[in-house]
Amino acid sequence: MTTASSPATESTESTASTGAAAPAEARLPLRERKKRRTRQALVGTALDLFTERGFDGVTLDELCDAVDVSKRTFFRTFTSKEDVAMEPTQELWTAFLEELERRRPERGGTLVELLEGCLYGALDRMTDDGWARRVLRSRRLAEETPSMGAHGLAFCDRTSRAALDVLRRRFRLDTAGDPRPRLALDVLVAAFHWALAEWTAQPGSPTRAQLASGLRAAVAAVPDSLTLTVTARD
Amino acid sequence: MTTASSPATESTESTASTGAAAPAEARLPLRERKKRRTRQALVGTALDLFTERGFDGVTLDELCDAVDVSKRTFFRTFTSKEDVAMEPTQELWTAFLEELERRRPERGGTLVELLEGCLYGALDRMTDDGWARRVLRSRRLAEETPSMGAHGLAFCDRTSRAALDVLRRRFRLDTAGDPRPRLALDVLVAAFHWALAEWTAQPGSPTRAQLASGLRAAVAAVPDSLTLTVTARD
DNA sequence: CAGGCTTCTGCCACTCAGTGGCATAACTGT
DNA sequence: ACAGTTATGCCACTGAGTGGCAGAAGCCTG
Repeated sequence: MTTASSPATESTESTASTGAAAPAEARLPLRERKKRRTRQALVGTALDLFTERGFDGVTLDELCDAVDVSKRTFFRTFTSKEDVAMEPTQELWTAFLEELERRRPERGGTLVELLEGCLYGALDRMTDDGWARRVLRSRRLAEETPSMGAHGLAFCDRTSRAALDVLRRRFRLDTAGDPRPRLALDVLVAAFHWALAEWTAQPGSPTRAQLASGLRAAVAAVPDSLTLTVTARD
Repeated sequence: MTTASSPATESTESTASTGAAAPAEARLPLRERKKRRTRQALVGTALDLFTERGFDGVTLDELCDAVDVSKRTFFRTFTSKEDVAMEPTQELWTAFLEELERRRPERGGTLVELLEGCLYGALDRMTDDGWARRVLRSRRLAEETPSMGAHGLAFCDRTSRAALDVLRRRFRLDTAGDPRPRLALDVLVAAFHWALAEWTAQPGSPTRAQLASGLRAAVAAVPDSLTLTVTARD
């Protein structure tokens, strides 16, 4: 009852809800629109409740009847309890894959640059107003909830594999015998994770631009990280 | 009944069981030895059963009474069903952390070299005869079982954080504001994952040495992976 | 080696995530 | 408005993981 909200009445950050607001998705069949609404209501309310009482402090049943949806329906929309809370990040990586599918590389550009570019492109596409806030809450939850962290990493891994597939298909890269494409991708992911962690730790409400520049900095630091020397304390 | 085995009678690859075989762990209090035996029996039988019928095809209850142990005891030994099947890898990374705690770096050596060295050191310590086979089965399971994959990645992430802590403590590295240590570590992990995947895919019974040389090759490929260029197919 | 002390184990009951099946309601196109 | 499709709700069920308590097993003194 606390954070209650029917699929129609969104919980926190809705998609400018009423009127003829939504630009592209407006003319979708009613069924689809409903599905989206429930989906968003679930994500929003889930983040609300989880942030308030912790991931483990909220049962699916509670979430479901806060949104007024049956548990069965929940599992037709998301694959797990973790899944709903990780949606914001997944949105980004899905966009990344689409970007990767479209972009043409600069002549003579490196693979890392290409991938990096795709990620910036994806970031630019997260136009939805509440996205930053959603990611923020999602990440903070992930940091304090092992099972969410694990789910996030697994998703990340799946996405990487998908990306490698695209690289093989579109750019004729050998992703089976040659470790380099995979390494390049993992490096980018590592840099992104670093940037994301920094960004999440920041107080206030960070912006997408800040995240992008953090990523830029991290990627720039990669070559240096390979030659960094160490001396024992002793 | 199939793969049955009491904690005393190991299932597959035991620790040269009887006699005065075990060198260091011999003089442990009986209680500890028993615990170890149950632990190993659980891992062995779990890998047997999971390999045979799939991770999801075996319930914990089945596993538990194959080893003749109560479910309650299982959960005092391992944190989850996934955990027991990932034990072999965890053994390696635990050794890695210990290695990292001990080693002194070469003068002027790079961080990556240090970390790499620790990993070889850890690998060398996996003297237990059946280790390679256990890892192999564990990895193959992980590849076909999402929840195991996720668990493995999460463990890997925790280990990385622990390693960063050591780096900060022992080598006065700034692991908070500077992305480079984390990046170096992630690069090593990425290389290792590649090597492990190759190694796992190989037919027959690969050896630790092969894994080590795969890792060496992957690490060597890193600088190249950063400068790899791409051209669109078109 | 008897005794109490500590620690591990087994059992039981319970919560909660996730699934399958089926009847029903809600949208779809014509 | 009607038939056909598709989402939804409900119900019962499996299986992972936990808490609590009683009793057994290893441990450590004298």
